[in-house]
Amino acid sequence: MEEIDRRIVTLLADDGRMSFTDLARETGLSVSAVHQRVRRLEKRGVIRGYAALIDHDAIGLPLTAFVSIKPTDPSAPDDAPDRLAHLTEIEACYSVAGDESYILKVRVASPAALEDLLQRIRASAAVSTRTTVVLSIPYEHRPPGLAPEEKPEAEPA
Amino acid sequence: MEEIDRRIVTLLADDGRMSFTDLARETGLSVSAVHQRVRRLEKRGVIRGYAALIDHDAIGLPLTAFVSIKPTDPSAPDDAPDRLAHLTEIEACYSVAGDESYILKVRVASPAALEDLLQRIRASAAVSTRTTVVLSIPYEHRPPGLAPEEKPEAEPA
DNA sequence: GGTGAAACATTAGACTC
DNA sequence: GAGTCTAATGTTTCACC
Repeated sequence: MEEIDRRIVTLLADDGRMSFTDLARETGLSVSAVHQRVRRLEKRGVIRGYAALIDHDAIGLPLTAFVSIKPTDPSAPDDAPDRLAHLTEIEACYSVAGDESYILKVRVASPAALEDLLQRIRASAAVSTRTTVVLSIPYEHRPPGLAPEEKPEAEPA
Repeated sequence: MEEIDRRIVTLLADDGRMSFTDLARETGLSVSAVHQRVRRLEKRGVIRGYAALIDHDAIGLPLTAFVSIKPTDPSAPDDAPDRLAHLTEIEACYSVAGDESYILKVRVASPAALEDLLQRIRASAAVSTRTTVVLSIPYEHRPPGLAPEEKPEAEPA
């Protein structure tokens, strides 16, 4: 991916509703050239989608936590992500190296709701949990700082 | 916040570029009524912004990790988030309860880049680090599942 | 708050270089 | 790939409930 695509991605990561007109001005391309590139980036999966960033306090989910999970039976097949997917409080699921197998990021209304969620996680996926409560969020969702150049592989001539 | 606003927030959290026309159809309101509500939600900070969701593999930052940090001198003033803000590899910073004081979510190009970043984190904020490498991401950025009703406080008549 | 309609801006696609 | 052109859509504002 080259310079201009990278610039487009950076701009959209920061403002997902930026118009093609503005993107064109920022990149020095014509509107339709930008339009074409954005569609291509979407099709290739570089841009996976667009989201509004929501204030979780305002929608009644003020409590964020990280829940690390470990299977109670390490020899059982590990399909925890599938088994947990129906729990809408889980915003993200990361498979990790280390003592535990996954880290979940969850958003709930209250400590009581967290307790209830933890029980549903343990029951759904046959796992033990270790929970780290988030006290405040200095920042989140910062756009990727893309380096000016990345040559992951040289093209053999 | 009531029913229709909640629906608008849910729809935009899932597709940040949905048009007002589509939002109007989904909510049963007129286009201008929806427009007004979205502007109000933005102004009140319920919608904090819009972002394109990027495939980090595609932009050359395939390695994600969680870095827990702890001050080397617990009596020093804690301004780690400010001191680390210039490091663009840090996507998010959470203040947490527990043994460590913050969890950082970082995205880098390679193990070598991670090693380098950890050194810069330690040097910038006078902290020790504990790093958990992410192996894969079953899911991430799922939209908040908003309950049909939330009455955080009853209105005294 | 809500509506409908007019003025304006953006987007999508066909076509050319 | 990028540019221009144009028809179709989408956005914004405003006067009126």
